[in-house]
Amino acid sequence: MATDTRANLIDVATNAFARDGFATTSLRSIAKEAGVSPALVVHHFGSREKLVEECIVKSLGLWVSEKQQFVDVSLSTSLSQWQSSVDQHGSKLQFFRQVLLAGGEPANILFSRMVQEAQMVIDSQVEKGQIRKLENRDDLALLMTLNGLAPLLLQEQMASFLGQSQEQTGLTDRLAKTSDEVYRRGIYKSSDSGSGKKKKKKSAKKQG
Amino acid sequence: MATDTRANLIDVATNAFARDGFATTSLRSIAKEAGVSPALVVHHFGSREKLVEECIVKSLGLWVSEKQQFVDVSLSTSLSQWQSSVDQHGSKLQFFRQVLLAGGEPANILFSRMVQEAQMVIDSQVEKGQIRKLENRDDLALLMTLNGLAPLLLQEQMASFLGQSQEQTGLTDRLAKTSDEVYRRGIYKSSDSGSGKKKKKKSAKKQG
DNA sequence: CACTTTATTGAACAGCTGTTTAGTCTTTGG
DNA sequence: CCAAAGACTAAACAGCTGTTCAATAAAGTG
Repeated sequence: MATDTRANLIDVATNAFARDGFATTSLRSIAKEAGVSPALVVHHFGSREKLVEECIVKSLGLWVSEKQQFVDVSLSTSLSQWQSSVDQHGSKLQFFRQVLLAGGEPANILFSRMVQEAQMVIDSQVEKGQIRKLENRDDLALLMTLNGLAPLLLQEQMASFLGQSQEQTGLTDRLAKTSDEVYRRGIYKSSDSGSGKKKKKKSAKKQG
Repeated sequence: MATDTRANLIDVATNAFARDGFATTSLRSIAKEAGVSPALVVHHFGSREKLVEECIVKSLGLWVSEKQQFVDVSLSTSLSQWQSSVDQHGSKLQFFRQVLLAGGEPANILFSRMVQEAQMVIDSQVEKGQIRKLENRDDLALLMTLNGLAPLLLQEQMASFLGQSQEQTGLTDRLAKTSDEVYRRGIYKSSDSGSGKKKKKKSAKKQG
């Protein structure tokens, strides 16, 4: 049946893209992995680019239907669940990672959705009284999305750094603890916590 | 003179890599941009890969000698200076961005150095009493490096998101303010700030 | 049954890639 | 001054890429 081949091609391609990235994964390698001729995939999708689009569209649809599972990753709050999330639906996460790394419109769309999800989560938590009222919730959502995506994008470098410097036993928990501590109490000494609008740039500049 | 050509080639290549990334920048395009034949660059460097290595090594050397200028970017504290830093030595920053995005050993080395710098900065600030004593300064350094690199890696997506959703007037300042607020006071309501070791996972899980 | 559509393929094409070769020109050093 | 060394190039090579074409087999469809 034709639908089987088509669906299988999308599946194989998505996994290959998630594993090796979009730029380095050739149409021929996908065809080879799927056990068909290169001409067949262009017959089904029109071009390599169209195949890429279909894979992304399908995954973005998946994002919508299963977003609760993914939202965690886009929020630093759940850095504790990052490792387990990666293990759980690793392939999907890796695909989204490659989408972001590749850039372009798909990455913009995905990022935009993540920030919007973060906004909703923040609203929900503010409503429950778990997060204090903030001056600008949109900026916070953007910040948390950025911070939440960092360990996903830099997972290789993190692994390398932790592998050579120290034992990473319980790293995930420790990192989560640190992250939570920052989000709960901050790190600066609250010497000028009352004045509020004071300049703090010195703390970053004066280090030489 | 030969040295001129060699140095010029490294210069042109570094800019091209910073602009378009390593994967998509061909040896031929570099030669064309430099106004020489493709064979000349392989004559000077042995291979394209060697040229890439030289560009990275030279930039990593630059990192060492001018690290004070770059450290800011690897710390969320100075998210306020992110935009100005990008404008200031944009090309160098873009090159480091591409190194991180490309992955591999160079990215690991660069990342490792950034975390080490963050550790030193944290120590310095703790010594000055600007940052309170933390349980695990290594984890904090890693966390701050990750968070600090996110806006650099996701600059395109950020720009796209902000461009279409709202006016980004004073965004940098607002984001910095938000970031500082988080780092100074946290975002969670300090209901259980005394107990300390309590579970906090619920805040991330219970949102459906 | 014939006829059309569809699935599938091997072969070929043009365009890109990094690299090699043979050759010319220019500089340097004894 | 002449020979050796180095800078530099045009052309070709092999390997990859996405895509096209012609052909074959299968599946619907009237």
